[in-house]
Amino acid sequence: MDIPSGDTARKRISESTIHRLSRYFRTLSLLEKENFETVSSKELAKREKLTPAQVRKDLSFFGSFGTRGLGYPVAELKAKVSRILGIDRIWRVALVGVGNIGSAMVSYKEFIKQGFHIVKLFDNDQRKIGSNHKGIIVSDIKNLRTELQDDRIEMVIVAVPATVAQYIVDDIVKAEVKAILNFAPINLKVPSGVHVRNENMVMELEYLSFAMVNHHSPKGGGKA
Amino acid sequence: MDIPSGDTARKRISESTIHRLSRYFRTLSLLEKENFETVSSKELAKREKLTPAQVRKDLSFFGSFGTRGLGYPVAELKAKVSRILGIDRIWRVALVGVGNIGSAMVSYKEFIKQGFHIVKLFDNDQRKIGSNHKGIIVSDIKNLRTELQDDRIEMVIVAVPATVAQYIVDDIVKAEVKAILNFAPINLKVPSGVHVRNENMVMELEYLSFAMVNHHSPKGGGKA
DNA sequence: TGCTAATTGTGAAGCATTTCACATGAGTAT
DNA sequence: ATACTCATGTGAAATGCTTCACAATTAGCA
Ligand SMILES: NC(=O)c1ccc[n+]([C@@H]2O[C@H](COP(=O)([O-])OP(=O)(O)OC[C@H]3O[C@@H](n4cnc5c(N)ncnc54)[C@H](O)[C@@H]3O)[C@@H](O)[C@H]2O)c1
Ligand SMILES: NC(=O)c1ccc[n+]([C@@H]2O[C@H](COP(=O)([O-])OP(=O)(O)OC[C@H]3O[C@@H](n4cnc5c(N)ncnc54)[C@H](O)[C@@H]3O)[C@@H](O)[C@H]2O)c1
Repeated sequence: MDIPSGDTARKRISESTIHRLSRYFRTLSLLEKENFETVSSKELAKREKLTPAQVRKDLSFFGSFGTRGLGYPVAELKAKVSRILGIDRIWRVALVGVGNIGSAMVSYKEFIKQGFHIVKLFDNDQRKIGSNHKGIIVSDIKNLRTELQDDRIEMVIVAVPATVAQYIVDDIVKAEVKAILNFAPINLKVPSGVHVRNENMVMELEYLSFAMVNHHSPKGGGKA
Repeated sequence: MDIPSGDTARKRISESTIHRLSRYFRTLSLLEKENFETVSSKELAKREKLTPAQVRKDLSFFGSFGTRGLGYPVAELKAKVSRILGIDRIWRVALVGVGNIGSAMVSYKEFIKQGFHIVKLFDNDQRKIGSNHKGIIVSDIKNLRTELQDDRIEMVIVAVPATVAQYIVDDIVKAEVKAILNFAPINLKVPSGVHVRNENMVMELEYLSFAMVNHHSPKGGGKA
């Protein structure tokens, strides 16, 4: 779904296109640092190992940002893409489960850079509650729902054991949060309208395992 | 690519199919614990939010494992799927970069459970080299290439800063390792025959951001 | 001011993946 | 035995995604 320049006639945008937009954004940031004024679909494609047609088609879903004969203005396109992705703003993010992976995320600088600000932490471990992680005091999980609402949290990262993840998520949903990034290796149930993305490292290792055993190179050369 | 029962006539298997196999494997493990003897494509589909036809088609690429009228034998199918994925064995894995995310991975129990054994750690920080993490002594990055080879490492997890990731990967490639799980947010260059999977959490948050801004529900309901 | 070279934007073609629909086979009960 | 039910396995249809190919447009230059 999106707006091809005006405001009506939304198209359905594929998951792959959205992921490629993220990649374009990252590459455009680099190009900007390298002082490129413009970039062609050919150059962008080369850097991302895609076809120029793919790049142009992806962008064309959202409008026409280029100049024929010249290419795309780097800074401007970057701004447009960030607008499309919704990262031309700050997102207030909470994290539940300040364990191994949770602590790593709190220290992750790329999040802040891209406007994802982790502003609340939750845990149920008495030793962790009240402690300070990167300037944030860990809250008691008991207050999850009310604090998510009071602090107008828009996204939650779930990094608790799989056994409790669904309960936590039920509470997150009650707090009217509509976006969840989940690290627990389970299929979460959420009502429609709530977006869930799963980060599953075991699945990626299994993919590598399959590829090795089968001498496999899938179309597109795999996830980039 | 794979063997549909016999040995010749390999088909090209899509990335999505492989990922779904991982999910079937996880669900079959649960079904086994719940003492199911058999499972239908319908039940499997329900648990994974897929269509029964999708489940049957995925499995049919590799052979016919079910019984008409009955369904699939859980334990047997699980064994078959683990065979297909190549996880009916131990994989020797090394990890480079024992920092925030690297340390988290070393403690991650699911890896061992699925046969991915992290047996070597590397870093360039003098304070970390020689220290003990979960029973593994951190090696000096200087010895990366030789130690990877001497220890017959088959997969490497890369968890170093993006600025040095490519150099590290060049060395990993020289050590003839053919599978890399990369956490650095860059496009790694590797020769063909070397498999790379990227784990990029920022991209997943960006996807959520897009979904929120666009009130988006893509086909399939997103990544499960 | 018109010509050339470059590169976009986009229908249409070409592939790939998913879903449909049904013949087929296996178990069960009478 | 026979009939009945259930659920697989699979061609074929439908849908979705990527690539092609070219008209349209712009910058640069003579
Ligand atoms: N460690 C990894 O590298 C890794 C990688 C991928 C996925 N994961 C997944 O991430 C999740 C966390 O893994 P981890 O290794 O960080 O585990 P962990 O045990 O180190 O951390 C879990 C944290 O959650 C807290 N917790 C437990 N129950 C809670 C509850 N009811 N409410 C609030 N907090 C609660 C614990 O106190 C702990 O701080 C697991 O689901 C795991 O499968 C971990
Ligand atoms: N922290 C996160 O949650 C997170 C999430 C996703 C991706 N990442 C990515 O993972 C990578 C590591 O992130 P981090 O947060 O763990 O950083 P970190 O600084 O905590 O860890 C990096 C580790 O790599 C080591 N290192 C640096 N240069 C090295 C070299 N040349 N050879 C060997 N080791 C070297 C450092 O000593 C350190 O131990 C980064 O690329 C980051 O973008 C991090």
